[in-house]
Amino acid sequence: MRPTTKDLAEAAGVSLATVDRVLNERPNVSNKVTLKVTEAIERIGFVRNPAAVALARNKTYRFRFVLPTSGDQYLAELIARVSEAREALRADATEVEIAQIAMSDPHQIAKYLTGIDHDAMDGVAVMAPESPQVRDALLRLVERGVKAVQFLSGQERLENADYVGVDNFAAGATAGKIVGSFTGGRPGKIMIVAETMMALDSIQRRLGFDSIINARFPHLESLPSLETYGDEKRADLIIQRTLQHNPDTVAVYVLSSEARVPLTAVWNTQGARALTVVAHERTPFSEQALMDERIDAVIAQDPGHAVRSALRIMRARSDHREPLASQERIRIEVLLKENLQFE
Amino acid sequence: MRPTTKDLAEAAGVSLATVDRVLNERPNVSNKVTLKVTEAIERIGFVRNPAAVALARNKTYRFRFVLPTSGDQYLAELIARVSEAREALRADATEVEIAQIAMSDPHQIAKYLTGIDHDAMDGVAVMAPESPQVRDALLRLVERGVKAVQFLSGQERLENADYVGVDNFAAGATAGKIVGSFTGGRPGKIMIVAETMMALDSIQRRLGFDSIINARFPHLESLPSLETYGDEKRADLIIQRTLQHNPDTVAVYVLSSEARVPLTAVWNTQGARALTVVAHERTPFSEQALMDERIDAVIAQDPGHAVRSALRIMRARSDHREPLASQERIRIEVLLKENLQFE
DNA sequence: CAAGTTTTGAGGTGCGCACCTCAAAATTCG
DNA sequence: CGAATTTTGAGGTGCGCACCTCAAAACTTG
Repeated sequence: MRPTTKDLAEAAGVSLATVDRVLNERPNVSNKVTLKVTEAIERIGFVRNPAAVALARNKTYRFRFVLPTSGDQYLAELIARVSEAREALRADATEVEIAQIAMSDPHQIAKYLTGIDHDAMDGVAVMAPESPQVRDALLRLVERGVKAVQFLSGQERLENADYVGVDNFAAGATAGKIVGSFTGGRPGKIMIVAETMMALDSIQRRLGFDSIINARFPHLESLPSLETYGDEKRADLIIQRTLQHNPDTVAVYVLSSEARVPLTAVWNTQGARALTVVAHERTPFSEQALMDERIDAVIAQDPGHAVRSALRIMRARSDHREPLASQERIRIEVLLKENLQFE
Repeated sequence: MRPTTKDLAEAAGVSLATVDRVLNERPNVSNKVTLKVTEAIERIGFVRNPAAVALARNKTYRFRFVLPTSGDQYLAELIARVSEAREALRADATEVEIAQIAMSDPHQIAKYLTGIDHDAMDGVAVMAPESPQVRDALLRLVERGVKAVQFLSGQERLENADYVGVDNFAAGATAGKIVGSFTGGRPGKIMIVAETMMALDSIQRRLGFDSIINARFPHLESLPSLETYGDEKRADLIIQRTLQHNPDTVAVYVLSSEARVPLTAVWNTQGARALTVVAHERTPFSEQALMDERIDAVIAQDPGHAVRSALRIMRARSDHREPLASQERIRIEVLLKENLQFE
């Protein structure tokens, strides 16, 4: 039979009240007794029954995902995964909320974060672009006891917050390796498109991409990054112009999670000319394009995994436990037509 | 406040005893009352508190992984992940065991499975080669109430057991796509090596591989599968002979999870000649070879994920819950030097 | 309608722990 | 040394549910 607190008290030669004091780090316990108890814990292999703890504490956890409003398909997928997790966690006395706020103004984001009632919130997962204001606001939240997760976002990593997401330099490098390998030694140019190069993640991906192209595929040349600013007309224009100026373009790499606009522009001007195309994130659009062989590879980070990982981390931190690192690493996935799996 | 069984009883206009009968599917409840209760559950949004259930039931779950004895590095990794999970689940009243048995004789495996005490076991995850005896033994286990998972193995899928692992045809196809794309249009032969082609998973990978090579890369020719039978001497011999007979070999595809023996043989005879090399499973060996750029890509299924998935499934089945399919899909990972991540 | 059967209710116990109170014992300090 | 302070123990309550018993009520059936 598994030892209970009662067994532990007996083994340590102390009372249940003292065991309780040690286990829950209550004040007024002598070092001597603390030692006796911790020693007994080791000796008899006592492990707290989490079910009993949860029941006795009768606490409900409250976590919130702070996401952008302006939505590409990846964001929609993300929200769907959060909703899924919300349902699944309802049973476990865990409330999961989604807040969508405009990400254009850093002050706005900071203000929102500052306004969060830290007594009613156990953890927040924030997906927001890098800015000092946001960083400060997040730090203040952490100081007030709210567990924070930097979520899939191009922010500078904070010391006292967890990060969920991939290494974007490595993701870019992976894209570079794929582009270089798939073009089969043909020399030429690579067109690189982003929504904006203001985001840290885009910059890191570009750096990773270039590092591989330069080192391993010197016969390829990465063109300067084109920025669409999410504007369809603008995208059409600059992409068309770039392709015409560079008839020896052999590949396209889309840095941002929204690939529809730039790639539609490419296909409109390009016709059926063979281009190696690599994009980021699995969305209905990229899925379809992979199936149609109009995209060769997608570099992805699984949103479902990311959401669950963020929740597990916030939960662990709330319980003063260490999250299991090996489980929380988000993989850089390489999706081809062949290993796309549906359900 | 979250509704309890008491609230539910009140809302349904029945007693707590009746609520208990409905919730736990005890006999002697009229349809009328069952309906009243289920309706009330919907109406007030009642959700059982799993912590309270676990505490009241005070049940310990017992799951066992049945794995092969003869061990390549992937098996070692798998065992490490099971041990990790065992520690993590100790708190949750879940005992995880590992049994290693010789997989050479199907009767032996079947006998072992049949010998499992079905009263003391809630679920088994079996990694064993295909055979009618094993299939029968597994079915009988299931009939006796033990939840079964076909674990990373080349068995024919059973109706009343869950499967954890990748689609091996797709995995082979993915390997084919990588080989075809990475060889850059050079015509030539592909050497294919397996430990044995008796295993269903090897066959399926080969079929998937060929389907892509034939359809998309007709300038490449897949050679007949070489079988090492795990014998180093034999591997050296047949691989050396094959390479000499086929000087136009441009790629090597290792079907089995143990790639060390065949690839060492290849490198010994081949010297520094440029070959595209694709293997399966992430192991210390394949990791190192990826870093050294002696392997170009590894097709992998994450053993940690597989183990946790099997455990979640067995746990869900034991509780008569449906596992969350989207979370349990094992991905076919494509690992390159660039997206290897350590921790 | 009586005797049997099925269905429902009332009530209790215990799972393992957190959290609380009050008193007794041990220690510290002036 | 006595008084103030800290440490320890004893004991109780409740978290939400499963599981049990016994009796009462509601249906069947011949």
